[in-house]
Amino acid sequence: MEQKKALIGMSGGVDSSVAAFLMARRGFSCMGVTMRLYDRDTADTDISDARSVARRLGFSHRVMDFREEFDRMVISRFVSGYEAGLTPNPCIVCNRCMKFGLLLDRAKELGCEWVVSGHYARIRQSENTGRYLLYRAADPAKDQTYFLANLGQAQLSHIQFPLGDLSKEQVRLLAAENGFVNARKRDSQDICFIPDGDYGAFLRRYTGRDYPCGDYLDLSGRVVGRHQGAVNYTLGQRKGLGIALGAPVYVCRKDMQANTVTVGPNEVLFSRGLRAGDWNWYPFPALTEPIQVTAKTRHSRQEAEATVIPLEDGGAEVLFREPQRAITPGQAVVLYQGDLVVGGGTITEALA
RNA sequence: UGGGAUGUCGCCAAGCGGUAAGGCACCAGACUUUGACUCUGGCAUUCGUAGGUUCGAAUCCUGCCAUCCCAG
Repeated sequence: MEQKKALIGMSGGVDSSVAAFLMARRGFSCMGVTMRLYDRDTADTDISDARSVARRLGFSHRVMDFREEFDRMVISRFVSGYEAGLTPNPCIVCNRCMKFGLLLDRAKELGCEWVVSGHYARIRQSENTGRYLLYRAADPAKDQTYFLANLGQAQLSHIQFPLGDLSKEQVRLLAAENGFVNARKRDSQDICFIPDGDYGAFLRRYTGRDYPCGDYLDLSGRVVGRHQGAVNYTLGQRKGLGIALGAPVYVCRKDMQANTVTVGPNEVLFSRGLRAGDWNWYPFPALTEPIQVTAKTRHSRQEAEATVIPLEDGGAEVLFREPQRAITPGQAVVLYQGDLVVGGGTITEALA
């Protein structure tokens, strides 16, 4: 039988390195690819780390330059999202368009059946429907399904996540056992193309625009201070507002037209539901009737019980049993039934 | 210019003779492959200022300065 070929997306980190190791051990013919997505200082280190691991495992490694595409599909969307008053989630777009979009296309061109990454999630094919289903990772602390809820069947059917059954400890152990240079490398975090975490400064640099200061309003519309540009704030944010009103206040509303940011107490941030679009469903092609799920509106938080109701326009409403805090347009809502990822969408509005 | 009031950390604010609470903000960590939330830690040798009384004052007395209010 011919050996199946797999393209391993290697970031230079531990996870993708161990994913590569596992695929090689399973007998796949592997090739490592590091995507060059944007200009940064550590690019050379990451590439050489990935190359070192690939060499150690005995397969080829190459770099693919996707800077132009990454800029167009991820960064510019991120920027325009913020300018439109949303709080975009670039990681989800990157997974859909880059890692399992562009890279998957290249894999096929190179004769690879599989694209492999170091994500913590599991894929299984349904015996009943034949559909490819996404499941939570075995290690709940590392589960990354929130960022993977927008992959279509055509994508999922060619993806392998070898780390889905492992814990982070096991992964690091495997990396150490194999003498990988990055066995102790720090986990990635923050938006990759904004290493210092200052996305406001990034927006200014990227667009060359100045986002003018404006008024902070309280819930009654009174001016209570000056903000540094509405683009710098997201719903539910407390830190960095720079105003002392005696009690903590959080961003409750943004009006990009008026350039105002409304602040108020934590309690007013809760809403019973949301409306979302741009849906992707795993167990079925489209939602046709209400379903019970657990849902989360942000990563690293326990999901909450909810009912999902399909809308005429292809969108859906998610109604929570308990009100949820700071539901934010632009962010993803991801639905679960047990360990199964039912689907995910992009929040368009919070319902009162 | 008369009369009154107030001046304690960036903001608010305890203290009322015994050697500077607290909240907010801010900073630093932790958490986190998004933005956030959260958690932990830090944050006035000094109380508008200059003197005085006292063993000892932010707290009492006096001058000055500043701000606010009412009269003009």
